[in-house]
Amino acid sequence: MAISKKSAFKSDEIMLAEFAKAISHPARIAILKEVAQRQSCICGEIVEVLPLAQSTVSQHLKELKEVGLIDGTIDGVKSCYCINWAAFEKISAAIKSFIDATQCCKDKNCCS
Amino acid sequence: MAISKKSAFKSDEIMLAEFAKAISHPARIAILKEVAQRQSCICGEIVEVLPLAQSTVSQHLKELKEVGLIDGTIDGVKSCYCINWAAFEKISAAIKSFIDATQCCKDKNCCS
DNA sequence: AATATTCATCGTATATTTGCGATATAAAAT
DNA sequence: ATTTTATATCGCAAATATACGATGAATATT
Repeated sequence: MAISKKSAFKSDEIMLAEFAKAISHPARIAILKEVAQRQSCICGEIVEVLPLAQSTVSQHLKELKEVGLIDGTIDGVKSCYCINWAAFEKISAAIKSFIDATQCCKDKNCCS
Repeated sequence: MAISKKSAFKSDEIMLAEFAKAISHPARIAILKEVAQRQSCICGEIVEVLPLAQSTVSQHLKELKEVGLIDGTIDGVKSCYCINWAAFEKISAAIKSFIDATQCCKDKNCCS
């Protein structure tokens, strides 16, 4: 791809794009759902639900962790993943604000 | 990646992931903003605003078109891109519903 | 008719993502 | 102490994404 031009954009656009990328794979959406719904959210149980190998799930979990959407604490042998609600809310606010800002234009006679 | 496992997931998760992928690049976010705000939304003007070559912008426009987020009509020499509001609303509703459904779990004692 | 303009598409290079098996690590169970 | 269990990480292969120049197609201008 030669050199990435992503950094040439506005920081809020970059941030939004990064979050969107985090949920741009059905596996990560499914993982977020599972982690949010479970009382105890252990990686192994997620693996059972998903049609993916354990190493692949672990990798998706890592990506979600890197964007800050989930926290993972190692609790003895098992690890416990949880939604980071502060990050989740920050990020969903950014998305909603993008959606709302775009929809504001709807009533203008753009391209009518 | 060997073979994509995406189709092994639920259709609403796939749909959401596809939209997220569509806005997972700052260039496409910037394009959506421009197209929404402009009265006349011609590709050339978008190219002037973005730090990308014309062919690259055209490619991003194509991707947005493929997910259905924008419509493009060829109008003589120039082409006119517009937000497909029906698709945009369907998609933003899906996102908001995902966010809200996830946040519902916030008060449960998941992982305390 | 020749040229210029606008945009799409093709080909190509490189980067990133996805997926998995194999292996590593570390605690728990035997 | 050895084995089992749960998870992370490494290394590889294949797929996709990103970016651009070159070229093509189609209309507008001269």
